[in-house]
Amino acid sequence: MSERNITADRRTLGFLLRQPYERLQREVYGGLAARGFPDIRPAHSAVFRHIAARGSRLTALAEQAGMTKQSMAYLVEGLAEGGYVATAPDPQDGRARLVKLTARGRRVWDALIALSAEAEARIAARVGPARLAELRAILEELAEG
Amino acid sequence: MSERNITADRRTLGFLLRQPYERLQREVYGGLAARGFPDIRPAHSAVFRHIAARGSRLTALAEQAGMTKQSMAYLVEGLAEGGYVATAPDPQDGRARLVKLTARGRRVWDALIALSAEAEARIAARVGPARLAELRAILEELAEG
DNA sequence: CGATATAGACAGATAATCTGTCTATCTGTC
DNA sequence: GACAGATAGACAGATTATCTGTCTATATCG
Repeated sequence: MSERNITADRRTLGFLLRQPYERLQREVYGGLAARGFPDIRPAHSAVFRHIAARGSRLTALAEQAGMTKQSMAYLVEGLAEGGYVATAPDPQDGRARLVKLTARGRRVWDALIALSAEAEARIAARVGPARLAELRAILEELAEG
Repeated sequence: MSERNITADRRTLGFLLRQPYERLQREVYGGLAARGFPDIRPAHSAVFRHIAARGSRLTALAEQAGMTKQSMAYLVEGLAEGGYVATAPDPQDGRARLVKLTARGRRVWDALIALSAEAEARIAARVGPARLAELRAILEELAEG
């Protein structure tokens, strides 16, 4: 390895992807804390991203987020304690409970969208909207393959 | 929020960045496991990325990785148990110890570089080298600002 | 020499995941 | 209608990756 380290010649793509990702997260979840939701953490996005307006089953949320039911149950439990979601029995299936956003949860959902858009607008301001659109296009392309 | 969820209209940039990042990580650390290093986890990259050939201080590694000394000590401890790094007193400073890659650690370092390059080559094969270069360029630009 | 800063070890906490096991409930087949 | 097997999700416990706070040893500066 001589005198070099991994990042000396050329940063790995993983490194380059992680940096803006973590910055976005800091901005969005910092903003959420500033808006009065300090107990919402990045992991909770797994819930907010997929939850349906009528309520979602724990199992469905876990599957959509690509994690175990147990892990999702842990996240939902935290959100329920904070009053962001409430669970109710599923009238269609006695085994299941439906997890649904409360009014407070919907405010977080709105804030998440607004803060994401703001963070993205800041990037557009820095590198130009064309450059950002290009980035989006390549990442969408990558997501498909 | 009507019938939609966050990802319905337009995926957040954070979501788009996370996907390829996690895929890369799976590929690289899966490949590392296949090459006989199953105990090297993504978090260990914080050590491999910055460690100097002559050895690095724990404090320096922690600072470069942007984490606490305690967290870095935990990572280094795991690597030392696996025989990837060894620590020795710093002759220049009696308080300090130098963390250095062993021969086995250098093999991991080499594998990390090779696997990262391979993963990147697979992306180039999928979207074209020009597209990948564009992605890199935008991400480098983002990293500066 | 003494004050202060630094290196890093130790103790303990927390977040975010996992596996494994268990009960309740549903559904399809005989 | 009963029973077998699948599914929903709760409970127990473990692991990984981080943190804060405190402590000792050593260095350095005035």
